[in-house]
Amino acid sequence: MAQRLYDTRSRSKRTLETLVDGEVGIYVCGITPYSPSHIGHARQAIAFDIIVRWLRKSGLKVNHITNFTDIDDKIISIANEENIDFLDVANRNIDDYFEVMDLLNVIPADAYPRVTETIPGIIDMIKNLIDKGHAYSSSDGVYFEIDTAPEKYGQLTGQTLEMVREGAGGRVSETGSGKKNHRDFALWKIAKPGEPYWPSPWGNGRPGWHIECSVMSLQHLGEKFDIHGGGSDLIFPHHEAEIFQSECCLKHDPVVQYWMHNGMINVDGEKMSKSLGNFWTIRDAISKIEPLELRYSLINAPYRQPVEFNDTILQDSSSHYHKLLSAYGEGLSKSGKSDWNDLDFLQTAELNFSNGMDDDFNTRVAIVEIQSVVKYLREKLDSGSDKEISSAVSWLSEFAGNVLGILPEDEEILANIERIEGERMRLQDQVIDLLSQRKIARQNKDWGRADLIRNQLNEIGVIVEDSPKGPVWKLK
RNA sequence: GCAUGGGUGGCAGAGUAGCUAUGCAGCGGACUGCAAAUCCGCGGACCUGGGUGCAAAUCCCGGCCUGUGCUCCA
Repeated sequence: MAQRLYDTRSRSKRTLETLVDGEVGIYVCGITPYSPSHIGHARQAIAFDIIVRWLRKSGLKVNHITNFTDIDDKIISIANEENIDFLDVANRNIDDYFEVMDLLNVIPADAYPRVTETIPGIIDMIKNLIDKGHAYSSSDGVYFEIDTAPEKYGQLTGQTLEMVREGAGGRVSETGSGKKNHRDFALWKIAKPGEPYWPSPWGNGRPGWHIECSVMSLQHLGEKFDIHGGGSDLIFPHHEAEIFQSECCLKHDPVVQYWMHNGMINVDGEKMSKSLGNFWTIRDAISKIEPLELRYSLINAPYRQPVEFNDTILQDSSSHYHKLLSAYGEGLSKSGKSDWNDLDFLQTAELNFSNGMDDDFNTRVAIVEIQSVVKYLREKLDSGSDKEISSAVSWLSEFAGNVLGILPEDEEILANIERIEGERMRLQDQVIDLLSQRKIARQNKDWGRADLIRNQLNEIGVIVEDSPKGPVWKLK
């Protein structure tokens, strides 16, 4: 089955046909590092991480670029408040980003270009746009003139320039800037006193918000490239602006073949935002749950849908995540791994999984298959062969582990099991002694004493479960 | 107002024409002194009004509700 993906521009699912056979270039708008990363960043990074993993698994050579917009008004304002250099603000948040993304098992992009390292290219593109008559210089900066390319308006949002003009009313005069038209947007902003700046033909200043992505995608992926991704809140104005800049500069239409946008995170039905106070940083979240549980919960809905984030959701994903992990760990330590291709059940599961992922990366469908294989594995752990167990483990390792990225490394899982085993050995004599005392109490129907002993065991970290075959104990 | 998504069981959330979604929660059962774990089973949904079809949650039209964007935002 061919890969299909939803393209924002055409508002439909399209079959992926790459510009170069067997290769795909993907540029994903990254963060503006003015604060520690929040779970919206995590959702985006994880969504595109899985998209990239799947494209690679499908045999494509993927070149994945994600940028940092490491200079902007908020960064400057925070730097001023703290009386430090703006780059210190950006760098500490970028460091934070890399740390949490690593915890979330996000495979790094192939390159992370930054605005502050792209200034010459940005100046070149602005010059080019001025030369071609699409931009003009004014008292406070350089602006892109939208009226020079009205046909490019609204390609992603569906709005036409006329609609916006009508809605704009008399606001043009209220802009108070050197813009000719209020819809024009800044390519270069002249620095105010105290602001960081780079020299340019138009005066000392810094890039406008949108131009950097046009330049960095050009530098890393070329004049035309396959996929451009980002959060759905970037569709307007950021990605619309990129279309103006790139297409007017490069004279290709389209520059971007497919636009992909991930949905936002909702908390109690509303978009997560600082102003509403329903804001979670990634570190907030992973102080309460494990990073991979968070990852799991963020792919519970397909990437384009808004995803709910609340305690119930977390409990739900936490529950299944631990079922997955314990079945996998048990199977791995018991039987290892082996090829699954000769087992019909697992072949069917693979087919369903792949069909789901090929259909616009539907991780929800993929998770249903994971759940069904976990169920299968648990059944086989009870009454199956080594071959069936190792095959199921192998299957999960590939699809839950390598593709969805929701399993820790095998070494880590085995080390953890070993650690628990060690702990069991240490407690063994004590536990056996207490359990035999409890057995006697139970035989005498002295439930009070039996429960007392169970509580004692609980205090040393041991949970007793009375199975039909006798008591089973495990560590908390 | 304009644009663009969405309205599925207690919750989350697939599914775009005919076949049990799935998970969590709930209920019943096995097991059990109780608890826990595991397993088995059960119930319960397709916003509303029309239309097309042998057949619609699924397609078409209207209505209502709702998210998001139209300013910085993943």
